[in-house]
Order: sequence, then structure tokens, then C-alpha cells
Amino acid sequence: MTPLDSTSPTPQPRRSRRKEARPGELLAAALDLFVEKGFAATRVEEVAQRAGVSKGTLFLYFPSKEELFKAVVRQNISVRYTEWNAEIDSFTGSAKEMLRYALFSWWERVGSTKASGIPKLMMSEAQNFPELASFYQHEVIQPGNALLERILKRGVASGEFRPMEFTYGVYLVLAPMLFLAMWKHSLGTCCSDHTQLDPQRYLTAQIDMLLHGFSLTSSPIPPTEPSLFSK
Amino acid sequence: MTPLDSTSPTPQPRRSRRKEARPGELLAAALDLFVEKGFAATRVEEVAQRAGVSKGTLFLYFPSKEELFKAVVRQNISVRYTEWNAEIDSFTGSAKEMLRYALFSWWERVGSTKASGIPKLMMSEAQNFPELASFYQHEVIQPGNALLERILKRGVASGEFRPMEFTYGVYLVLAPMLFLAMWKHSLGTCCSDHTQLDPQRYLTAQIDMLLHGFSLTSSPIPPTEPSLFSK
Amino acid sequence: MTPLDSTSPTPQPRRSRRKEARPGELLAAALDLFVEKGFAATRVEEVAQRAGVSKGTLFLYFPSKEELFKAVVRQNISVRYTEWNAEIDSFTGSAKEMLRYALFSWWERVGSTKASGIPKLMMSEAQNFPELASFYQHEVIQPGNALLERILKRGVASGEFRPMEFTYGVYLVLAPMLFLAMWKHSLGTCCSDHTQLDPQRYLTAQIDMLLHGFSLTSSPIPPTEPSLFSK
Amino acid sequence: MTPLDSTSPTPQPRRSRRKEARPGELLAAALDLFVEKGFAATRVEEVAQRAGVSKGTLFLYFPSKEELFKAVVRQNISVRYTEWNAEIDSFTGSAKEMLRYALFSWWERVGSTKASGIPKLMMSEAQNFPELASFYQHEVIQPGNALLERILKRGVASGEFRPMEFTYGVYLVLAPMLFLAMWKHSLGTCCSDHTQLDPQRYLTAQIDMLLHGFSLTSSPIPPTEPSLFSK
DNA sequence: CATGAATGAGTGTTCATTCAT
DNA sequence: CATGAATGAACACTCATTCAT
Repeated sequence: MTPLDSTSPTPQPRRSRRKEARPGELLAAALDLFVEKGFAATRVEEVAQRAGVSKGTLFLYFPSKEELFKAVVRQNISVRYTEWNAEIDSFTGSAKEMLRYALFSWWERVGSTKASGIPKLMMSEAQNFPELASFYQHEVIQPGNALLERILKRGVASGEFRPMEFTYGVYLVLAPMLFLAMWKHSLGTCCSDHTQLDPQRYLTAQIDMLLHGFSLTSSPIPPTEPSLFSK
Repeated sequence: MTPLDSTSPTPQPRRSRRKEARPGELLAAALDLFVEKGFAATRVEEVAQRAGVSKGTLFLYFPSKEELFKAVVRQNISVRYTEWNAEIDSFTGSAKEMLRYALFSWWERVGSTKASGIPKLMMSEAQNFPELASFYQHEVIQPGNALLERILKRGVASGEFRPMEFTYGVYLVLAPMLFLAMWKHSLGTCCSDHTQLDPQRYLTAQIDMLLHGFSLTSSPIPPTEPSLFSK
Repeated sequence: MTPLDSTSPTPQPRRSRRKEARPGELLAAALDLFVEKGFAATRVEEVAQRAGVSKGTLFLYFPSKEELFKAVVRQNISVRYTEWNAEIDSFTGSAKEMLRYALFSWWERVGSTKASGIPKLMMSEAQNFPELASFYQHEVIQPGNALLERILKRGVASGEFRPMEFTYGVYLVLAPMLFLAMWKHSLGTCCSDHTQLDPQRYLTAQIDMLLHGFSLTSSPIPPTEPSLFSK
Repeated sequence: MTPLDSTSPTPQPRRSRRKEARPGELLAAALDLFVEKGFAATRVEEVAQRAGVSKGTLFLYFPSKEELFKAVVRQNISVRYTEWNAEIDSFTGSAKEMLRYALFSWWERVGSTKASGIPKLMMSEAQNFPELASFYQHEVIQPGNALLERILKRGVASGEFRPMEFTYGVYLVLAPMLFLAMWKHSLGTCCSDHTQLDPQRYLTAQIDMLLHGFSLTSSPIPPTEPSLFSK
């Protein structure tokens, strides 16, 4: 109640600018907080505060907390797919190179940014917010899977990759990437540096293993081991 | 309570044991609900109800919802490691067989049970429970990693696997398994059946790829591709 | 913040009694406030305060504000119907006497009490709370209409009343009663005493007119005036 | 405005009038919405929208939502009384015919129009707007009562009606009419069509009953029943 | 005059936690 | 030991009102 209690350190004349990309500031603040605390634990008032506006203003731009979240996802993930699909279309190299490029590109544009917190967030909250889960499925997961599948299919068509069930092949590629992102935002951040993973090396190892496996002399696939790859 | 009681001829009903039945029922109920609905969405009253006690009684045994959560985690892990380590010690087959056995065994004893919800729980709440995250690191993650590392090292020693940086090799094996468990408890349960994964096929594909990679003719590792495997 | 700011004048040991008909106090407070300020304008916290409990306690007994309101209606109106129906069943006098009795009895048990504010309240809020309106229809209006219709039918059967369309006959009786109640709780309370109505005289006039009309020599109904009464 | 303006040869576009077009549109929109949704549930933004102006503009003409409400009431009443009084003055028929004419005329010019929502509005909000209630009393209720009283007095003078206390007689006529208007705007619109009232039949029944009452053989008023009519 | 972006107090409802019995 | 009645802080969302432009 005393002036000293004021939590805002600078009274800053809040009306200095006009039409200054208000939604952009809100989306940035929302990404920060959603990634940091999760969807449910993030309070809309805090988002507004961090963006320097009032709670009411937030609802002027986004009709609900869920829509705010969807907008964050669209701005940070969905938009990538158009450029990625274009790149895939015009890519001239081999499927192996394409796969390597895709993984590193994902890391550069998503995995290494704050946006990498979104997949973890979705995993955590999917059960409690079915509508968000459904949105994420259609807006992120299915396009992503389709994109990866295109690469794998090209590799099989060109004879670079073994025939496979693509549904599972896609997850073999995805799982370690998403795991890396989730790890970074949860158990990887705390405690022992023994569990810190260097993304570049992790990615390299992952690609290497995707292409060659663990085996030393990856002799022609032994016929005695029927696998999903032999479809 | 007094020693004199023991002299009484009547076979007094030793109710002291029953004291420990209560927390057990509560922990079981809590595991069910935490896994099913997540930490935040689980109401303590529902836990108490399912355990057949009142809400007040729950707080008699656990000082807070957070402590209940911790207790659930403590009770449902660490248990498997002693038997797994013993099995590894006495395993006589190849490293490849050992790896396959370990993965299927993990699926059977953890991945396919309710306990598989715990990793997801931990990932979700690690940020908000740093202390619990630390506990989980030491009690679960590090022993697990060590166990896997033993298998990989045996494979390299026997010439079955290529030399590798074990820290990353471990995660290459772990990531898809944990991803499967988390997927099962979040985005995999909702929406399109296009994203439903059959665990058996997923595991098989995963092992196949670990051993052979995607490449059709996994010719000897091309020297032009320096990788973490060549250390 | 200073002790002087405390709005509760007496710190009263709030736990002096046990199981003291909590819902009853809440219903009484709710009736007061609903009648005084309307449904929408009444804040549940104020209801709780007036009943001497916390907001949370209110929701312990009533799952929502709407249910609280329904309970108020049930306690103050619906319950009358059973006794009224019983009285009608055992009534031995003429239909005219029955009608007079019913109107005076309604005034005594509802019209002259705070419960008389409920009809006005419903008229005001019906548009904005359709579910409440529906509830009121089934719980109050239809039973009330049925009860009145029984009386009118008996009067027609006994030859005391002219044949009529009962649907409209019912409202001819009801309208002035409800109007009186509504008037008392709105425009009748303010301003000039010129518009103050004495209930007893109003009721008497109303009954007199119902039975005889305005006309001086209510000669046999002139056949040149076809009316709803001649059905 | 000044007389000198009339000398200017150019037919200057007199925009001073347009100033008054704006509030008119706003008042019309407000009447619609207040009647349709009630006072509280009507949002000023919707009023402004329907009038084709911005929310800010509304507050340019009306300092608050309450004042807008008052203006709506002021604009939609008092108008009829001058013509009604004139008609009564020149009416040559019997008092019965005059009464019938007055009721049907009221229905035609008020009851069946949107303006019929105003009495309900006033009843609902009278408690919260004492000042408005007082205004309504003097501007609407008292002139209306006086008008009705003239009719009744003429009927008594001509021997058509029994002597009566006019204050109550007036309400016996008014109550069912106002009730019909309020019913139409609240509980009559929702739910069961069992409670739908056809205005024409209701009015007819009402007039019939006013003139003759329910009784079959309205024999000369029995002297054993002293009533307000016998004053 | 007119706008519409910005505000922030206000409200029904939930739920972890306490404690008298 | 066990209960469950009571609490009250917390939170998303609304909307009348303001004011710089």
C-alpha cells in the first residue's frame, strides 16, 4: 500500500506508442510463460503484464486463453511447414541428405528456440485440454508426419532406404527429436550435468544411427530376422 | 503399547500393521489418478474416495498433494533395477540379444503397465518440482542409464556394435522407449487413430533400426561420414 | 489494512454452533437478497455473508447460484401446492367460497410474505435465464394453473359459474393477484401513496368483480354479446 | 436558429438537425434491445452497433447506460395520452363501449407494439432506479389511471356500472392488461405453449368478465355480501 | 464530432488445506 | 485415529467507461 510496495519498478508512461504490434508482444509473452510454466499454470493476467498491457486488452486480441495458445502454436510451428514443404519440393540431393537437412533445419528453427517447449507442453496438457490436443494433432502432428513420410518414401523409391512401414518409420525419426526437445525443457535442465545433452552431437549420432544402426558390419539384413522393414 | 500388554492371554488383534495398509491404498489410488488425469487435474478428494477414506485422512498420511506425488514416484520405481542388473549379470547371449531382451522386458514390466505414466508425469512436473526432479535423476535415470551403458559396452567389446560415445548411445536407445510411454499417455490417446502406435510393432521396428539403420545396403560405414560412432 | 479498516464489527467466534441448519440460513438470506435485488444482481458472496458463512460453504450446499435459486423457489412456493391441493380435495363449500378461500389463502401464505417477490423476479429475469424460466414453468406455474382450473371447473359443474375457456379463465383470476405482488415489489413501493394498494380491499374488490362484474344489473348474459364464456 | 438565418439566400445545408438524428437512432436501437433482452443483459456496444455508430459516440450523447435507459422510457410514453383524452371527450357511446374501446385501443397502439416492453422494464428496474420509478409514476401511471377513472365514473353516473371505489376499480381493469404485456415479454415467450395467450381472446374474456363476472345468473348483488362496490 | 483501443473492477466457481469433534 | 464441514485464495472472462487521436 505504501509507495515502496509498488511492484512495477518504473511507472513508465504506458501510452507512449500507438498500434505497436500489440498482438506480437502478447504472443511473445505467452510463448515465454506457456513454455516456462505450462498452459494451465500460466495466468492470463501475467501474460498481459509481461506484454505491458492490461488483462482486458489481451482479450481484445484473443477471445480466450485457448485461442491465445493456438495462436502461439501457429506462429511458432505451423508457419514452418509451408517453407519446409517448399524446400523439400525443390531439394535436389539424395534422400539421406534430405533427412539430415530436415533434422538440422528443425533443430535450428524450432528445437533450439523457445518454441521447442511447445511439444513438451502439449504432451503434459493433452489429457486435460482435449480441444487443444485435437488442434495440435491437425495443425502440427499430421503435417509434420506427412512431411517426414515424403522424405522416407523418396528414400525407399530411390533405393536408399529399405522398404518399411512408414507410420512407424516416421516415429523412429521423430521420437528422438521430440525427446530431445522435451528433455531440454524438463529433466535436462536440472541437476547433474551428466545428463546434459549437446544437441549437435545428439543430432549427429541420431542421424548416423538412423542411416546405419549400431551394428559394426551391417551386413545385408539377415533373412532370419523378419522385421517391419521387410513389410 | 506398554510391555504389560503382552502378558494378557487374549490374542489381541494387532492393529499396528493396519496402519500401513492405509497409505498403500492411497498410493495406489493416487498412481491411478495421477497417471490418468495428470497432477494438477487430480483432486485429492477423488484420491481419498478411491482409497475408501476421507479427505482428512489423506492429509493425515501425506502433508500435501505434492508430497503424495513424491511418494507415488518413490514407490513405483527403483524396484526393477536390482532384478535387471542381476539378469544382465547372468545373461549369456549376445549383446544384440541382450539389448532386445532389455527393451522388451522394460515394455513388459513398465511400459505396458500403469507405471509407464510416471515418466510422463515427471517430464510434465519437473519444472515445478525441482526437488522431485533431482530425486528422480538420482534414483531412476542414472541407474537406468548405467544399465543400458553396460549392454552397449558389452556389444562394443564383443565387436557386435561400432565404437560410440556411450552417453549419446544410451539416449538413442532410451528416447524412443520413453517417447512411446509418453505418447501412450498423452497425444496418442486422443483424436485420430492415425497416430495410434502398436507397441509391439514399434518396439520391433525400433530394435531393427538400432541394429541396422534405415539404409538398404548398410555397406561398411563410409569413411567420408565422420560420426560420433567413430569417436 | 489497519485494524480500524476491519469491516466486520464483531470478531464473533464463528464456530460456536454445530450443524445448525446451515442450508436454512442460506435459503433465508438468499430469499431476502433475490427479492431485494433480483437474481442477476445478487452476489453469492453476499448471500453467504448474510447467512454468516463463507462463499465456499454456500457451494457446499448448493452446486450453483441457479440451484440455490431453485431451492428458494421450492421452499417458498412449490411446497404450498400439496397442502392447497389437499384443502381443495376436502373443501365442502361452494365453488365461490372455494375461490374466495384460495385467493385469501394465497395472499396469506405467499402474497403477504417475502416470497411474493419471486413472481416479479421471475418475470424480470426469465429472458436472461431460460433454464430458470423453464423450471418455474413446471414447478410453479403449471401446478398453480391446474389448481385454479380445478376450482373453476367445479364452479361450472355446479352451475355456479358460466361455461368458459378455462385457460383464459385461469389468467383472469391470476393476473390481478400476480399484478398485486409485482406492484408491491416495484412501482408500488416508491413515491406517491396515491398508488399504494391495500391488499385486503384489493382482494375483496377482485373477488367481487370476478363473481359479479362491473355491471349494476347483471341481467342474464345478453345473447347479442357472443363471448369466450359461451365457448 | 437566429431570425437572420432566414434572410440568407443560399439554402445552407442545415446540419444542425442531423445532430438529432443520431440520438434518435440510438434510442430506437436501445428500445429494441432493452425490450428484447432486459436492461442488464443489453450491452451498450450492441446498441451502438445497431444504431450504426461507435461505442464512444453513444457516450457522447448519453452519459451512462442508465441515462440511456431513462431517455428510452421518456421517448416512448406520455405520447398517447393527449389523443386518448381527446377521444374520450368526443366519445358518444355508452361507458361499456368506451371501456371496450379503450382496452382494444391500448392493445393496438401499445400492447401489441415494442413499447409494451416498457412496463415490464419499469417493473424490473424500479427498485434499482428509484428516480426513474418516480418519473414513471408521474408521467405515465397517474395520467393513465386518471383516464381510466373518467371512464368508470361515466359508467357509474350513467347507471351502467355499480358504485365502486375508483382507485381499486382502475387497477381491476389495468392489472390484466399490464399482466398480459409483461407475460408476453417474459414467461409467455419461453417453454410450453400451454401458457401462450392469444391477446384477442384474452382481451375479450377480460372485458366480458369485467362486465358480467363469472357467475352464471348474476342475480342482483346479494345484500349479504358487502363489498367495495357498495362503497 | 467521432472513433475504438485500452482499462480494471467485478463475479461464479473450484479445491487444497485445516481443525473441532 | 478418522472425519467432513468450513474455509478463502485463485482465475478466466465481461463490459461500462475513458480518452488520445
